[in-house]
Amino acid sequence: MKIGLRHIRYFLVLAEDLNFRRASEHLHISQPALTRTIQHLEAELQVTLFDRSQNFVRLTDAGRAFREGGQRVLNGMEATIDLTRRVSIGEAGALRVGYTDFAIADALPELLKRFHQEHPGITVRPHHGVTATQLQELKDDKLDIGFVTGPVRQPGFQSRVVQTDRPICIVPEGHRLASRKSVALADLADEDFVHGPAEAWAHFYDYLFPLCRKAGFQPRIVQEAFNSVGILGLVSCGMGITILTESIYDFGTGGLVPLPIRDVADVMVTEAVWVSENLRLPTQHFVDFLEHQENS
Amino acid sequence: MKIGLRHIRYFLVLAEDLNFRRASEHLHISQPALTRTIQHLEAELQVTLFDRSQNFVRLTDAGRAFREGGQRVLNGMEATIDLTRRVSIGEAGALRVGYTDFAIADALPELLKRFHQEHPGITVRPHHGVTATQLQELKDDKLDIGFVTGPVRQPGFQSRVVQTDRPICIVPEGHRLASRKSVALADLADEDFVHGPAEAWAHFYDYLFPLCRKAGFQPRIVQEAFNSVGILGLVSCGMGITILTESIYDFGTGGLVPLPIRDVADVMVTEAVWVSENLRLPTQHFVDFLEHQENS
DNA sequence: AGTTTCTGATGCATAATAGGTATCATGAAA
DNA sequence: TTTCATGATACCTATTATGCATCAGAAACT
Repeated sequence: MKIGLRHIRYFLVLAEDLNFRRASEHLHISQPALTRTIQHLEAELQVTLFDRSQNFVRLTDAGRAFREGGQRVLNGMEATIDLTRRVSIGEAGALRVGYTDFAIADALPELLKRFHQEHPGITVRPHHGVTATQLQELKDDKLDIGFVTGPVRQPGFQSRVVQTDRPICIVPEGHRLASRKSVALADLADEDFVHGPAEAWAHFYDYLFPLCRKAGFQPRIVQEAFNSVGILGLVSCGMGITILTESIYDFGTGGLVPLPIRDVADVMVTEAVWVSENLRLPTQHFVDFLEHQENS
Repeated sequence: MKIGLRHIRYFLVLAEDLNFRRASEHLHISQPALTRTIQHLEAELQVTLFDRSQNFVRLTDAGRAFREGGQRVLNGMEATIDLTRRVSIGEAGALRVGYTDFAIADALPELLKRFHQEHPGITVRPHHGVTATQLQELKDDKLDIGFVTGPVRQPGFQSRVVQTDRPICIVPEGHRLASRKSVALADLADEDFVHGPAEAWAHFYDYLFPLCRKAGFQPRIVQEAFNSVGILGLVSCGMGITILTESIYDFGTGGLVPLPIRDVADVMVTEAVWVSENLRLPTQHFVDFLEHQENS
């Protein structure tokens, strides 16, 4: 014979009532059924849980220990069933969200905050990563939603623009352009540029380089930093200038001058991306959530 | 139908193997039995736990949630059974120990430390209280062992001496007796005394007053403090002198002078006390432990 | 003192549940 | 195509839980 949850349920009611007949009524079973269930439980444990006589029933020390543990087990069981059900209908669960420096600097925090308000049971797990990494992780089912530099037009993905940024030129204090109110892209043709590594920042370059080509030059990149914070650091050291977005610039630590670029109309888009099929429920909820964000 | 531990056990093995046949072999049941148990579990939860096809079986998100919770429930069950068994044989449990200021100041800490080494599963719960309180709590089964000022000779109790203290006289610095090396009891006949309230300290008075009477005086108590720390505080303020034990004096905060009393041979005993019958197992263990302490 | 009325325990028959064997349907590999 | 492995189903059996009737002992009332 094996101890089951039934034994615990019966035991706990009896431990409460300390009376076999009343407990059996609360359990909607007959008194002999309760008596024997408790006997089986005690036999299996090889422990006397109740001191009984015709006049009184009371817990032994071991019975008290079993009551505490049994209560915990039952609570845990109930919580597990509830959680499982809520996960199955998408009320609970985890959502793995990838983000770039550009996304985390602007739209993402507010978006995740609102999502959490609408779906408090879903835990958001943020994963930092550049666009290419995120797209691969989406394919490998390591990620549910990516926030990447767009536009993404690969088959198998769906996406939605969540953020648009105008590029700005960032120069160190004392730079020859630092006193300007704005610059034209062609003004930067002869400058040294600081940027991220080519592979990781490919999607940003896809946006930036065509603009420069139209302006008649190819940026000369003299320094590569690991991320946007590093880029800003190198710029403020006077290693060169860079082109980033306003939101990223806000993370700079000083010693920097932002310059609008007046002849660039194209914006850099950040998109939420997800794989087209077999969405997990939390992902589906997030996609639905994104849809009705268009009003705001 | 109700979910039982059986369902969880089967589920967890299947979640491990992800193969009905192999899992059924590990469980020493037939494959159809496992199939149906999982079906029942899913039906009861109204949740699909496994994606199945002829080629693969894999957990759903809900299945993963259930696996975590189920594992916790099973672990909790096992721990509960184990603890209950250990409580029933006295390997685990709680021991409610009462103590006086005199006991805690000397023998008790070392004694409890050794007891804990011999019975690591038993949790000692200390309760401070004067002798009379402890004896009442022992009767009411609020306490398992009391450490009280003896001798205790009431029926229904058993006791064992664990500590003997010689009384010392404590006077404030600058007192007329402060420069003595020792005093005789009769020297104190005309002093003001500071002591604890009569009801609570009855057992200490039972020891002290007869000694004074033999020396030809009745102590004049001018101040009552709540406990021994308070007594020492009032003495150091110059409110009077007191008679306590050396171990208690060590807790004083300074400004005090201890004086041996040279003509008192009787010691004040502190005893461990317990009720004579129906000892709980941890109590029995402690009593046995006390017995073989006599060597030390 | 006798009777009623509680208590928990037990014997026996029945109902509910779990399990085993044989077999089916389906998809992948040979 | 055949073979093999998978999980699902049908049918019967074994195990376990339950209810009913009843017992035995103690307490409370008459």
